[in-house]
Amino acid sequence: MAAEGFELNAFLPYRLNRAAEFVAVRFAAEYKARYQLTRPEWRTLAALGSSARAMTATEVGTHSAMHKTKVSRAVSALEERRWLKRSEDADDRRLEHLELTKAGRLAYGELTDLASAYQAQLDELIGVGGLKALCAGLEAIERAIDRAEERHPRK
Amino acid sequence: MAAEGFELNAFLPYRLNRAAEFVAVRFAAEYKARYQLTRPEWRTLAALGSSARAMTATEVGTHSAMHKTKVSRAVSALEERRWLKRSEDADDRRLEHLELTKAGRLAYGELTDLASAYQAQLDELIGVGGLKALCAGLEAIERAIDRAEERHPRK
DNA sequence: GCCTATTAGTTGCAATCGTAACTATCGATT
DNA sequence: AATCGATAGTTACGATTGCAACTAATAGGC
Repeated sequence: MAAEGFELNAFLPYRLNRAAEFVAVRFAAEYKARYQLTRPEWRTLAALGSSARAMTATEVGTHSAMHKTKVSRAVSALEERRWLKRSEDADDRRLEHLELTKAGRLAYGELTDLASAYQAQLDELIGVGGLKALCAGLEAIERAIDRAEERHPRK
Repeated sequence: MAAEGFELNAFLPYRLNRAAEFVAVRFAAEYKARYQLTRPEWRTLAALGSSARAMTATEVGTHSAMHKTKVSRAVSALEERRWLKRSEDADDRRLEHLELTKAGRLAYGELTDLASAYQAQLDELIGVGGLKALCAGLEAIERAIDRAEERHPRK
């Protein structure tokens, strides 16, 4: 019955969540104060801004691990700000291709400046060794996610 | 201006959140279906169950990186289930010491069995190498968090 | 001993979220 | 070409959240 040897500190969901929440909260406070951006909005902007080509809402959701309703509302909000434009696919009219406008790319540039500065703080806090290990580990998870995504495409 | 070289894939908050969300969602579905537990409730139960001694609500919040109102409501819910009992501190009556009841420890035992099984799946998915790296990286972050916590005690 | 600042925890309320149901479209089968 | 199932995205609505304000208690001047 009770797994006596269970170590919460070795349980990834708990640990990852704690770490993610910790680093996210402070950064969120920054862009919220300066741009009135919500977290899903920033994450959507980031996904689109970092992509060389237009993405669909579903792709944004997969890339950022956000629920599709979150993405949908974030897209609407960004569109109202005129940071993003939609265009429908010629072949499949269910799809919409999402792209940043000029204003959107400008905002993304400013936000990434903030992000870089924040990342630099984190780098210093965590140290080079830890950071390297973390990146390697995250890459392993990301590969695993991609593989899992392929097989069990999620709801 | 725009940090042209910005790599979203090297930006910790985004990456960690994505990974955390991915691994958390599936596990949450399990304990939600079987125990009608919410995420904050499971996290609070986990924090208390893994601790050798009683904790205060604030400590639970720090340990799990949850907002204090989340903790407060989770504690109430667990108390109503009689999985947790509060006792006030003799010296400082603002504090309440939180402990699992016998029923709570039993539930924790069952939940950790689920957790172990899930962790085993993750282990396999991620691979030994990735897992080791991830743990090392998370440890580095956790140390950094503790240090930061000491200096800037958070709201 | 008082006044003020701080801390632990709770709660009202507006904002946000996720589930489920919905619309619209496409693909496959017959 | 009609039907069925699957997929992209939206939305209504109840549940959950977080901010700000609150109560209660402690701690630190003075």
